[in-house]
Amino acid sequence: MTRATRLLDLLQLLRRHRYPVAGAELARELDISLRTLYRDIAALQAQGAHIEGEPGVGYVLRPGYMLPPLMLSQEELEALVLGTRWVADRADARLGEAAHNALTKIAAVLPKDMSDDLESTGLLVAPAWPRHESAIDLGDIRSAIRAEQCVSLRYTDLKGDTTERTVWPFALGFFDHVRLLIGWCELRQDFRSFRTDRIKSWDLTGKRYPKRRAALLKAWKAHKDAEACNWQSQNPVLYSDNPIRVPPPAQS
Amino acid sequence: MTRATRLLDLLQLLRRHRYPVAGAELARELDISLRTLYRDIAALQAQGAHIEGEPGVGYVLRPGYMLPPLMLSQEELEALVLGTRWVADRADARLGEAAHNALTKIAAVLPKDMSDDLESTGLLVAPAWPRHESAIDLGDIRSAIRAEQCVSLRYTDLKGDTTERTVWPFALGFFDHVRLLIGWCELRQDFRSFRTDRIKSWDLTGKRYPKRRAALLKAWKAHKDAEACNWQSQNPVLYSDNPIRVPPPAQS
DNA sequence: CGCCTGCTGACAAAATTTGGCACTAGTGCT
DNA sequence: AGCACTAGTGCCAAATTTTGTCAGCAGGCG
Repeated sequence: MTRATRLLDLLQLLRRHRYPVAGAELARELDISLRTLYRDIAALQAQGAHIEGEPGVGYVLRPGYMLPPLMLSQEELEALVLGTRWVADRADARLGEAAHNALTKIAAVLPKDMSDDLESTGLLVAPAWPRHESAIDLGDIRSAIRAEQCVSLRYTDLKGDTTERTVWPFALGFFDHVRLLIGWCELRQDFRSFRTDRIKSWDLTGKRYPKRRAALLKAWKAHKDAEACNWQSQNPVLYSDNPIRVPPPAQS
Repeated sequence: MTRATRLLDLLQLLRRHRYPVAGAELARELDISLRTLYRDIAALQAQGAHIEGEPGVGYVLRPGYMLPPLMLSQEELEALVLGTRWVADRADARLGEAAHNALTKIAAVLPKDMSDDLESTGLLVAPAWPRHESAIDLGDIRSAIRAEQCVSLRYTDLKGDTTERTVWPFALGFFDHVRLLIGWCELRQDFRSFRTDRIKSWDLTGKRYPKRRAALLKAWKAHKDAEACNWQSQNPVLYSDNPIRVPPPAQS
């Protein structure tokens, strides 16, 4: 790779990380020596990029340096289309529509020859497996999450017991067969996941919960990691009970 | 002046002129030889700049090298984030990276307060199931699809027989455990799907296939519908042989 | 045709880029 | 204070890129 293109790549790399990145890591990603990386950073700074480097911390790109080109590559466009197709097929209807709308808006500001290929992108998503449908509207749940609102749930757990609890919802997990509402449960004083198809009903309490969504998300991830039963380990128990049978291929 | 900075200057120069400029003049302004200018132009084009040059006229930078400001709703942004997360986790690495890059580029042209929520979006994708990894680089396959290039495959089918065939690839299907390359097989004179993990090797033949990708895709869909064994019915035979065992949840 | 332009290939000289090494220095954690 | 981690600089020889020149091809236009 030539230096000229690498500088642009470096800029994009910095843009992508919203938190400080160590030079060593950037060097690894670009496949250059650390020494060269320092030189590249200096070159970008000399051209006006606002890159801040602190010893012991790493580099951050302060927003505002947009002179360099900013256009989606063919591959990036394909990636967006594929992601949108998945959302349209596997997430809830409202979100799927939102994904389509977003893509349309993006296409509208793209050069014509690029937006032409949107439809014919040859990347396909396997159709959804049969799913436990939720009785409730996930769009509203998402609104509650966004607004950091406490909700009260009437929930039937795996044993069939129905309880009513107040929950601070901060995430929604999309699995193959079910969706999980993840939140802090005031009843249990702990993080809990709720299968959306088992939520019988829910209400906004009107109260805002006293933490930031991002903080809860972070705490939850740390909690899961500590438990060694984390999101990454994808404990099947969370969603594989009551298995759904795969119907035979349609024959008509 | 170093070449890296000069390329940006050249871009800026082109942006300023709204009417065709002769290469000779650009070369004079940048104080380089004409030959070098041609090389610089080529370098920029290789990076995606839409510079048009016509003999007897000059160069024009077609608009579209920069993303104009864009407005997305909160929900649309969330949908894009969710889709990107899925692509990053479930598609191949290069595509995942492209998805991330696309998202940050879009975020860069969004109103500031909006792009802040990117990281903390509370929509999560279930982690990937164990997968049959492909030995081949799917990024290159995607390039071939994009360019409508014939490829020759060495493929080991489900029975273990290895064959060599020329295929017109037009789509890539992402399933939970496998990816399928979908194309027209010259050997069988029919549409065929190839599990990418069973493709031992492949080569570009250099030939372009005589149909449009979009047309093949459409014909294939119709064909599948007619067969009543279509994509929608997701015939498990296509990908569920040689099942992958789900590992027990990590316990350490 | 001549004249303007874009564009490519080859080649050798010139300039830049690169990686490794040694060294300084700031930050944060224990 | 000690330690681990990080940014940043100077130096140098080797590797690589960049550059100009020259030569030639192609396409539009008068």
